[in-house]
Amino acid sequence: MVRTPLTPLERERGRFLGALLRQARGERSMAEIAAAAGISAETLRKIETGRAPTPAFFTIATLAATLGLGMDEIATRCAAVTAPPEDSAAA
Amino acid sequence: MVRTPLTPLERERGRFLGALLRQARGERSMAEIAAAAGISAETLRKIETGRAPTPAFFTIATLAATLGLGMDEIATRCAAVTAPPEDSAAA
DNA sequence: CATGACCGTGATACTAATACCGGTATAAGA
DNA sequence: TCTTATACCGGTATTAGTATCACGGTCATG
Repeated sequence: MVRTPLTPLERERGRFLGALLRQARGERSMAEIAAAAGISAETLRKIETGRAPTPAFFTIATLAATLGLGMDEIATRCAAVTAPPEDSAAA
Repeated sequence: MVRTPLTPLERERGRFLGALLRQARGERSMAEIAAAAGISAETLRKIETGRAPTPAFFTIATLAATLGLGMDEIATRCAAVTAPPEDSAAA
């Protein structure tokens, strides 16, 4: 295997990331945000719906800047999705 | 055109990002950091040398966590590479 | 010199991100 | 109803990230 296919957990993390971005977008349209971030609306839609679960670093960076989100917060919250279920997963 | 090829500026930004990560790695070996971050040493090398100019968001996230770097700082410093030359760059 | 560890590069394989197209569904407005 | 705007979806095209293999160079050690 030369390139590990995305695991279900990674896809779930991608959906979580998308939900995060969608929430931050709020009422604004996809086209507006995509244009401001310099990406296509289709790409933004794929990221938001989790169909592009591992987008490029700079794509998220420019989106975060447009949406007013912090990269560290995004990374932390998404890391929680793949975090080992120590004992407080559900709670 | 279906997928915009990376511009020279984007590649330069990738090299800058790589230099940033390499500096943060310091004395530690590539293999050590790559293993800790859960990626292959070759991939880390490509990122550090700028041969993978737009790595995945989560790849950088896990690397930043391993190296003790802040995502916002990385994004900000890399954005400066592609930032519009306000007044003193081009000439 | 031989060996091993680390780094670098090239080639190769395969999956995924990005972008565009056409179609569809829904809601708002004329 | 018709039109418009927005968003979702499938397909397609192309580039790029990720991983492995192979080879070469450097340095330290024997």
